[in-house]
Amino acid sequence: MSVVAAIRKATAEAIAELYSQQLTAKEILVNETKPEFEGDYTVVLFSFVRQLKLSPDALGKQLGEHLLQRNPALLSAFNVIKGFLNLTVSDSYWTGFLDEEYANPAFGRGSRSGKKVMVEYASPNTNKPLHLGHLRNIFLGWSTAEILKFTGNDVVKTCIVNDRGIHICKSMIAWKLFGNDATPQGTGIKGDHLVGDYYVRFNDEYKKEVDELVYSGMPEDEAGKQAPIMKAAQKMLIDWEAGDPEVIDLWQRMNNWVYQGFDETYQRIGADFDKVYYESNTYLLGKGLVEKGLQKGVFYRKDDGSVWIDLTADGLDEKVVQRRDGTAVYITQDIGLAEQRHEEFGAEQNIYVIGDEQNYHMKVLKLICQKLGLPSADGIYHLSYGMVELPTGKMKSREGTVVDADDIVSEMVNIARQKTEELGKVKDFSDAELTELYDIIGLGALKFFLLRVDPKKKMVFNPEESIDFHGFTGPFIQYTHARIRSIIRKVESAHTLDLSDLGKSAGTLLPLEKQMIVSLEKFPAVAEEAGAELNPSKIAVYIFNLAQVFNSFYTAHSVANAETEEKRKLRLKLAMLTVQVINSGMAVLGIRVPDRM
RNA sequence: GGUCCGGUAGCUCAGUUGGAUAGAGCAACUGCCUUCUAAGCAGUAGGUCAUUGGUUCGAAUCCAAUCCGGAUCACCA
Repeated sequence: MSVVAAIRKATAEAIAELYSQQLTAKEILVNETKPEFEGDYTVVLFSFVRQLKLSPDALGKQLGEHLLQRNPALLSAFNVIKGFLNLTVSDSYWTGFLDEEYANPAFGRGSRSGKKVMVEYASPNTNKPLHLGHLRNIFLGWSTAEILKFTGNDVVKTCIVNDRGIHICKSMIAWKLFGNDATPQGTGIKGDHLVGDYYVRFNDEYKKEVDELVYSGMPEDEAGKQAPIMKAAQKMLIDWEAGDPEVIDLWQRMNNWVYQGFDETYQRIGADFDKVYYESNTYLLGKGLVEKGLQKGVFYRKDDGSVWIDLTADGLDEKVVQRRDGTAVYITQDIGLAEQRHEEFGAEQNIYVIGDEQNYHMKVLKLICQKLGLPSADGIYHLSYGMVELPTGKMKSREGTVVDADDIVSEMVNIARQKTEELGKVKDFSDAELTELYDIIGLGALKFFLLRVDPKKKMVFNPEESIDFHGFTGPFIQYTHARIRSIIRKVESAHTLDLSDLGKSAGTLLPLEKQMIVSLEKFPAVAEEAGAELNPSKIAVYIFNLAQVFNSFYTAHSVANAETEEKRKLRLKLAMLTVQVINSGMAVLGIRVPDRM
């Protein structure tokens, strides 16, 4: 049990014994004591002052004395200031905690609950390469999945690839017209980039054709429809749906280029999936459900044959679920996929990592599934995240301001190399070790940058300034880790290690020693909270604070040259547990930590 | 226009779900490398928590209105 939970429980018991009032632990507010006051944790008394009919002062005194008397192992002192009961946790409790956990690699990990969770993330289109927005999605989804594993859930990572539709046909047409049989192998261009280049080419040609038509006197919207290249793309989509072997063949060929490119990127950034779905296989799903919905009266058919659902009673609009021509729309596929995945995994919770521009869509999806009575419906959760924007606003492919994923990764790794070389601390590293180190630092900086912000908020990326390596950053934490490893190495080589339980003389904790332990002890609760809220930034912020406290501690107190043997043992254990927590915390963020840098 | 999200230091963000004098990082300024790695530490300065009203012992946090910014409201995905 965490210290806070123990204090809550003890307080509830004390109030029950003293005043015969039954309170749940949740009703008792326990905060960390502000640094300007004496104590470690503070019970806020105002909420029960009224129902107990006591002055805050009298209540605090009675409660404090009772708590101290009944919990001698936990608490050592108290004081009351204006309705705040400040409690000091005994040093021996803290050192006991440290003895128990310093070498426990599973510290913070939740016990396995057996709860099944599915996380769908990444979900790219196959007509262009990944960009910075995808990276936020991928890091967020991957990390959320890992946090959920860490807190005891069984997690399946999935991805739905949008591999069909007009957008890929655009790339295909442009390639056919202007590609001269260019291949990734022949050109040396990564497959996803090559296909993306032809998507851009399509838009250029399209714009040119529209301009010409407008110039010759056609109205603009008509020109948009009549442009030959657009008509060709539309025809291609029809041919694709009809199964034209030549079109299917090209489609497969170009998609495979893209997949190879994506796989390379995924591997580089450490993304992985347990199961990948392709929309070309799922886009017909959900048609049976339309029938079912009509029978149940959830859907209705209009005169022209299209099928609708009326959500106006729920404050939303009317939505099409099947076109006039009988084909499924986007949302219908999603309903079908939700059903299929439920049959496959039977997950209790289905988390969709999708940008916040689809908030409305996801709301509608969940509502329709609920109205259809699908068993997966209540478990649908939209993990909505904000867009990554530039200081000038949104990234626009037309203006060439899209930050490419591969580019930003290699740029970060390059900066890592440059900074490492400037500092010159790892001159004895082999080339392979250096390459690995640059990857660790560069990717660490990028991932931390994207994960440290609350997912639901939009965020700004300034390509001019590049991502920092100082302060609230991945490298700061990695650096702290490397320094701690260095301490441990030094102590190990200079002293015979005595890791027996800490004695009383270690038990008079200096303020920074205590601050370290208090901070470490919070880790399980933080992991739990991050999992419950599906919010990796909680971990990022916590690990940064921990590293910061360690750095202050490190500057003020020596481990290797501690004042006494007992202090050295204490600080060594402190260092060891800090390494554990940094490792675990960064691991669920997908960030590796080096032993030296 | 309807719905939803956001507005906290010059910039980028926290703020433990209503608690004590609102915190970090960057940028600026002052110090600290013969002692475990200075990608660090200590310090200074920087605030009408968008605005106004309300709820109560107590509000950045809850409610209402207003202002500003964004998303969305397709037989696209």
